[in-house]
Amino acid sequence: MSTIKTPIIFIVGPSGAGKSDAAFETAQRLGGEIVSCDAMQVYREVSVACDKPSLDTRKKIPHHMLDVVSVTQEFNAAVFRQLALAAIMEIRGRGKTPIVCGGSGMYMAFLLDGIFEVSAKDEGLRRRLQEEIHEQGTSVLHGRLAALDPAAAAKIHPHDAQRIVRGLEVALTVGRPLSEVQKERQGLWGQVPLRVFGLDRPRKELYERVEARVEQMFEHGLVDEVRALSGRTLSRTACAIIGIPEVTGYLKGEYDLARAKYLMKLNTRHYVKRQLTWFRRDQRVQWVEAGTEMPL
RNA sequence: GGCGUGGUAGCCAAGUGGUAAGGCAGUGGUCUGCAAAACCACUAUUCAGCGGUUCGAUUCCGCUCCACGCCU
Repeated sequence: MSTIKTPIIFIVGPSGAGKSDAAFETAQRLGGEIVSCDAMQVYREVSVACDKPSLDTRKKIPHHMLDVVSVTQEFNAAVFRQLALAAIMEIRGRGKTPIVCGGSGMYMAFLLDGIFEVSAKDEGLRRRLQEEIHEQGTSVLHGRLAALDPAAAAKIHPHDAQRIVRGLEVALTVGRPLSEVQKERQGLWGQVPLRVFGLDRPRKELYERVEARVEQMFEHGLVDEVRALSGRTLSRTACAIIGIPEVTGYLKGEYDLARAKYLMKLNTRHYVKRQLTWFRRDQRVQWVEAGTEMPL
């Protein structure tokens, strides 16, 4: 299958750096196709809030991993990995260059490093653990994890309910330490030729761009988009899209439009900051100042 | 002009004669099936300014400046 030497190009980085434009240009230059690496653009019914590429853009260059599920469905990094991997391989199979573009750090990591297959998500067990956390507190459950998998517990803060639950879920279903199981992963890194570019620009600029984009979203019908969702039961993951809770609060009359915008800008800035710490620590990322051409 | 109240970090704000709570913002970080999530850490040599009382003042007194309110 891989007699084709087409490298895979990754373009990652914080929101507002200009990844989409860079990916589009790169795709045109190399005759490539874009694979979105974004945890929220997968939702069919949301476009404005997650800054999805325009239909016009999508007509010119094929985009994958957009609109793959409904907002009523849960989504996660493992599902993403499976679908995105299939798309990447399919594109390479046709002799074209896959350009993976997006700001979801963990999704990128799952593609690059793989995951361990032994412990899938277990809804029932997870719900039970969450109840226990609610009743007994995080520290008690953290203690239980420490007994089952000391190495994993040592790395998880006793307040971090989310990770304690997952740690316990793995420990109880696999019966082997997470640290050991993690060695069995196999991802794209080291298997196929690929380059990882991180797009960056000064923090102040990033914040300015992202805040201007929030204003634009309102001009482009964000409120209507969110209103259209109001009758439906959104999955927990879809609820996290920046813009949905903020605008919903406004629609319910909890605060005014200015407040909704303020909250969206604030949450986006926080998000940008977290993206930066994620990508900064990955030594494989080759940083490129926004505006300059990809050093292919 | 007179009287009153108040001036504590970028913002909100507690506070005491004994050496500055907390929240927000900001910054740094963690991250392996919710990740646009969750979690952690750091952040005022200084309390409008100048004098005074005191062993010691952000806290008490005086004056100045500023803000707000009321009166004229």
